[in-house]
Amino acid sequence: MLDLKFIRENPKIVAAGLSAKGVNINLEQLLALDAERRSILTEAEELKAKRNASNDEISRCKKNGQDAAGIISEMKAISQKIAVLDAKVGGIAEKIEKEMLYIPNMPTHDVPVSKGAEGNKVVRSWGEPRTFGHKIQDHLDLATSLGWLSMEAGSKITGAGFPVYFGMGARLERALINFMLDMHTRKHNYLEVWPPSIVNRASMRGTGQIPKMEGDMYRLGEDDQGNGDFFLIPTAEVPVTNILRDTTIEEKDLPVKYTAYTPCFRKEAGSYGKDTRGLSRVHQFDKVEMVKFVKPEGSAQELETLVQDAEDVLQALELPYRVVLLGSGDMSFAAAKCYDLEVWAPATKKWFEVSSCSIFTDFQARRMNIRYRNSQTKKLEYVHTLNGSGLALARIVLCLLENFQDGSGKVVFPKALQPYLV
RNA sequence: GGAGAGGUGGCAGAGUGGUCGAAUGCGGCGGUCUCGAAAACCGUUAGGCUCGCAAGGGCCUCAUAGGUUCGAAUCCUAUCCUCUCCGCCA
Repeated sequence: MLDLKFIRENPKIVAAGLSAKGVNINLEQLLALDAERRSILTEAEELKAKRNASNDEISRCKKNGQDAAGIISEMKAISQKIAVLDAKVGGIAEKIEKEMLYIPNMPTHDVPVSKGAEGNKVVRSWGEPRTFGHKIQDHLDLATSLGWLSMEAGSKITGAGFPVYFGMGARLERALINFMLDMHTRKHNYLEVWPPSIVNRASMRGTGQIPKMEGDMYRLGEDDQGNGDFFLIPTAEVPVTNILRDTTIEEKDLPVKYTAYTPCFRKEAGSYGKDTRGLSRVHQFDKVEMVKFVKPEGSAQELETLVQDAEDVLQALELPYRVVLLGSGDMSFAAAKCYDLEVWAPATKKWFEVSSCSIFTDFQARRMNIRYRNSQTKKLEYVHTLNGSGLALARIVLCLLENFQDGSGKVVFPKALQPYLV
């Protein structure tokens, strides 16, 4: 969420940011509502001040045994007037808040402005895309023939896009999760967290998946009041970031760094036919996520180290990858700046996004009310939040299978992973 | 799922209709004392919104949402959450 005061004072900057993100919001109308709200609010508050003064007077009269009937009847009328004005203000405020939830975060200055993915820039790459002297199979054929994976079994028990892993395929999932968690906790100093995979509406709203992307989420339960209903998490970002919702963090405790493994559930309606073969786009997958809460100053650098933490995993897995800075039009709703890590899959002949590392500046923190006391200003200020995949499993499995096959239908996994596969 | 107790400031904990945004203690911050520290003592210490160039005003908030009343932390209703006990259960 943006600061309404910021929008009021910088409508041009906000309009530019909206257009960079490709979002159409009627700012004039929003600001007109805001002005109307404040004007009625002032009127109501003046009456309330009057009422408070009169209440003191009534109290005094009663104590002295004097008659206060005159003032009381006068106050009755004023209270009614206040109720009318309060209702008006409440109605307008509700409209404003609703609209505010649809305003995306502003991109930072170093993000290329673009309509969509065409503005993305490869900022660096690591490793050489592998060449093979033998014929290679794509991950689906390979894993299926090895008996490690069955898309059919998953579609029978659930539906399309729910893989079932067997034997070494299943073990590989478990190995990757342990390997990544070990690296982030031991080498990168994240605190391991094991959160719920089902969250409530407030949590989804906090990180920004809702209201805009509600259609992409699996929802559980019925509700008519907007509460009490639950969602399957699309990413560990949701439960892990919401751990600190409505809290004030001690400045000395920043940065807070969490890492968590969770399954992830995504409906992604409308994505049919696009990169859907095998493990490239599935409705349930596993992921190890990193989440950071940091002070605003220096937060840009925190994104760089976050990306490095994710790159560290790829390098240990010996997977050639490139780092892509997303253009404004390709970034998610809440992100201010985002890097994707893409790994080359030599059989499918595509770069696969296996990590997305973003900084949300104070956008999520404002939605979630996560603050810290700035020792310089002595004020409570919003923290900055960041998160990144470290990494997303189904696609990493895809990339490992396609990169590490030996031509005889076997797979020789990278050294770093082998202790976990014993 | 059933029964009970309870939700007040960073924490603990008073407060049952009228100077209560809230006693007191702890903690935090500033100071006195000290070579320094501890102790002691003194002072200070919620957040949000809004008006104003500013100085400084005003309004709101005692889980949440309604209600009663001239007036609600205090009374009523609903919801949520926490704890204890019972039941069920991997």
